[in-house]
Amino acid sequence: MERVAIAAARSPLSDRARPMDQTGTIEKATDVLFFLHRQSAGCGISDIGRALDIPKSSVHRLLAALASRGLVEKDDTGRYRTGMALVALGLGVLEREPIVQVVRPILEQLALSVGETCFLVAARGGRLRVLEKAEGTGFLRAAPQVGAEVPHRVTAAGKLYLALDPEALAPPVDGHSSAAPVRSEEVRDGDRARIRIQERGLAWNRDEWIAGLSVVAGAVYMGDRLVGALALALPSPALAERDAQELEQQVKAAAEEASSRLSGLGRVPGSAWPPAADSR
Amino acid sequence: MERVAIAAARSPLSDRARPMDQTGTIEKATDVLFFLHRQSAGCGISDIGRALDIPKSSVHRLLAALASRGLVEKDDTGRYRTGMALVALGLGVLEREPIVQVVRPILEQLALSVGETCFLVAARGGRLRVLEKAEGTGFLRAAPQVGAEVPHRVTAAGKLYLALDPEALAPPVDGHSSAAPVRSEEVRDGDRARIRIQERGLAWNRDEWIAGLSVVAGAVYMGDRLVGALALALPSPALAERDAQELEQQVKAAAEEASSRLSGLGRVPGSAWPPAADSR
DNA sequence: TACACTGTTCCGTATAATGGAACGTGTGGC
DNA sequence: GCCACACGTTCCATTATACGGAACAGTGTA
Repeated sequence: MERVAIAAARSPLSDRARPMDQTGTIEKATDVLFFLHRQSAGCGISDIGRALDIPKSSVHRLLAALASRGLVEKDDTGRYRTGMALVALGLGVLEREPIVQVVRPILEQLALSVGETCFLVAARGGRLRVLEKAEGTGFLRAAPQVGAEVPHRVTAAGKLYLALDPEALAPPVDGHSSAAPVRSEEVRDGDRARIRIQERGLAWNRDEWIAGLSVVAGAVYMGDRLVGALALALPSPALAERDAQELEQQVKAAAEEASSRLSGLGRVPGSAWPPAADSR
Repeated sequence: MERVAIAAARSPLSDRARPMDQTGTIEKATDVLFFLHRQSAGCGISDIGRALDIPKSSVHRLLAALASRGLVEKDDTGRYRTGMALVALGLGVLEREPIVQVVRPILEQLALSVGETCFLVAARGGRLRVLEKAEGTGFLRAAPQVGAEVPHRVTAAGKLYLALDPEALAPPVDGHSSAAPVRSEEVRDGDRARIRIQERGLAWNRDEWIAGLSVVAGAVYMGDRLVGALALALPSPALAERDAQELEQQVKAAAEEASSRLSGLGRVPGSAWPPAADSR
């Protein structure tokens, strides 16, 4: 099954970890986890040690500790891979997101009716992340990875955020230099495009991030707060054969439906409330 | 949205971690992760310290290390919760499972046609885990948690495994006392039931694990190896109003379809192959 | 057979985690 | 309005804990 895999290039966090390698047991252990995550097949201790520049014995100890809690597992050939406990933890994070619960059925319906991949992107800690997806049916289709990070300037969701809630992107640490110096005509063009996005609540990205991939995203609000971008992705040639305006309308309608459902529930939905203080 | 939440009682690994608290940095860090996972809402440092009996300053350090890699996040109120990086890791584990890829569409179709929750259970490291689910449409419906563990003896999937591949359950560590002493008539009854399950490739569980919940599971094979149990769950009263034999037939057909698709592909499917040695 | 390669165990070393105390903050109560 | 309490955070001397080289045992290749 061939797919256009957007954001499949590399794990989003590996880059962040690269420049300043904090030396600590937990950091090393998580580096091992992410390394195993990147490997599509199981991995041996020596491989890990070489790749991460950690002695074999240390890798062995780290893996033993991680395995004792189910974060990694040994398959029958003795190779290590990421463990099922991570599934429970990861799915738990998603289930705790009200937006995902509300938007999931809308995504699925939209994907079904259009036949192309739909997904939800939201800002978390200054970064844009894919929170949920519903894949289309095409042989060639977008297949984003849930949990993956997407860039700001060259994606439909990113443009939406930059136009409607730039504060949500990259707020952590140093607040200085919120905008890099840009040429004056770029500013004017950028402003014009931004205003248009603000007016319509829609943003496009045609081949800007990935050649051959076009995306239109609609703003999802909770009350008056932007809480996500509902995006429809399709191969650019397929877009040429379709009515772009009608696609826009479908995305906009889906985003507005999501907004109205989200604004309906006061704060935290269903099973996630009340807090249910832990017994022990 | 009210649901019968099967296996929602507590995190499957918390129990395992309880009896013998290994003292180590990684173990402590993962304990913090699982504690945050159990909390439905964000959690403060002091809460965690009290619950896990760890000094505040240590908790602070652990959280800082985990947060540096995105495994935990601070929400806007300064409370900690499990982080998006876990989503990527957890989803990665699932995507790496050939069975999940193959069975997912079958689960969804079955759930759609029956209108009740379907899920896939498989043995991993001697334990039975929910690998994937497709929820039904009922107001009262089973809602298992993907990644959660289910018991052996009182579930349909467990009976299937005990009858067809008992070796897959609890092989680790001490191989002694593979069977606890049982009464003779229990043995005879057990044998009779087991033989029936072996013949039919189907197992039932009516109210044995959770009152009001009935499940029928069909065996999924890859070649001649049992690789999972495809289960259909519904409230017991709903079962009384339906044709149990027809449900059996649907589950059996779905399980056989899954088996045939799995046996079709030689070993590892699609994008997970070839291994693609990591660049760095 | 000898080799190169695994994963695993051992143990002396010193690094890195520890936890009590002190600091700065803000939320709720008298 | 103040006080009191609990919070998250920082600091630092102590030592428990993670470290990693070396030796071991099992496996498949030349």
